[in-house]
Amino acid sequence: MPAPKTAATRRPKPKTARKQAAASYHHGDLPAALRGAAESILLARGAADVSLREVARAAGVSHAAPYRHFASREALLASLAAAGFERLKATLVACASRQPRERLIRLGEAYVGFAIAEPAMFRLMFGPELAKPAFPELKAAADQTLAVLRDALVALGASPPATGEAISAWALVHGLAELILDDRIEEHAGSEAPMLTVRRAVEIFADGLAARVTRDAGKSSKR
Amino acid sequence: MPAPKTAATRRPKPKTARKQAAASYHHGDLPAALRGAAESILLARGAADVSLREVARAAGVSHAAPYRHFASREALLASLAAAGFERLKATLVACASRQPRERLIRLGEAYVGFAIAEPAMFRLMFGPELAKPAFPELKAAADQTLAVLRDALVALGASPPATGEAISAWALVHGLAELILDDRIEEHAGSEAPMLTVRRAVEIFADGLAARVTRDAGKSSKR
DNA sequence: ACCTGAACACCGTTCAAGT
DNA sequence: ACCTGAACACCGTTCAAGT
Repeated sequence: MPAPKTAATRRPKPKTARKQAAASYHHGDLPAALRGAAESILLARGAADVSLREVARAAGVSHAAPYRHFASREALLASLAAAGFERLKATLVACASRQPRERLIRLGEAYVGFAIAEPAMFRLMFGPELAKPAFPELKAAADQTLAVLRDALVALGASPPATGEAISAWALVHGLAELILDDRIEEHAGSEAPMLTVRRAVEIFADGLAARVTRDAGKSSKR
Repeated sequence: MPAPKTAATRRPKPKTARKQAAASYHHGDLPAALRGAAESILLARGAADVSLREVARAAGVSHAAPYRHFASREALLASLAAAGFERLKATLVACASRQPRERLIRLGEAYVGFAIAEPAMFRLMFGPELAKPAFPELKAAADQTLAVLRDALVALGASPPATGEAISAWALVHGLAELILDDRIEEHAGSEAPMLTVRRAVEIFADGLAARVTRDAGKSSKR
């Protein structure tokens, strides 16, 4: 007796949307149900534990059914990652501040905060489990992250398009997020909260950028 | 007919060490043979494709034999990652320069260079496939990376122990390495070589650190 | 002490067949 | 149009049994 285990675990929308999609997904939204089941496994146990067969069981369909809607296990995960990028972008866009320097710090904190709030999702979005060249949507979504950072850096005085500076700033906060998720910071930072480490790191970077801007301005006005 | 495929692919040490370990590993070094087979699959096809059964086939033993020497598939991968950290550490320690600033840049380039030279290994070392809390040796190895960077930063004028600065510098170069491996830099940096991006990023960071050092010195001397 | 063979409980993916 | 069931070729891990 194999026992379906998780099959009876989820019962969403107990009252809404029950035209004729009661016990069969024949007219229900199977793609959404599969994404939902996959995401709940992702958040609870990580990307490696998301199997198409378990997802199908959780959605109450046969293990072959997902292939009507997703080309592969990887395609389903890519669909989750794309949604994750959307959420990350929304979080970053919402970071406003009158002082450009403070805005950059807030952006860094928001980026790292997203990674801390959803570590499995963050790792899926940036980790090696997804062969990203096959999913151009993911690259496009990541580019929007870069665009937000670039705007913030131009506001800080970097000369447009400021792509190099934006990449560096992105690398800094991305690296901080990775190191924090790997628990490589708390041990070393003493009792200092991770977000304070982020703030200090971005401050150093902003100072360096300011020094560069001042120097370039001096150079161009003296010559 | 399943065909052993990779079983006949590798034939190392054709002349040395053939006391009595010719066709049977009974007296050979099976752990080393397993590590070797696993590493060659890792480099060629990534960590996800390293299966214990294929590794066993490549080493010419039954699929249960590896369990005499490694507790699990993950333990074998952790053993590879530990070796990778050793190589990374050796690379960093070899980065010397009379100017502290140039040394920090060299360290960053070496770190990113390691990631570019061995992307699958780098991702294994820092990615989510290994549950690192279970392998303290990996954390210890990573700490040595931090120690090298901290020394370089103290030489640059950061006040000892300079842990916060070291973490920030680590995050910066680590993030650059990750973004480069994900091809998120070449598209944006134009024709600029990745290493030039690294140099510029570390320069900005070093400038910010210098500004901070100067400011702190001024504050303590004026009060 | 070290390795094998069979067994168990899983996978991803494909495909004919059902409704 | 959408889903099922059986099938194929794999996995990791365990364990009695062999030498």
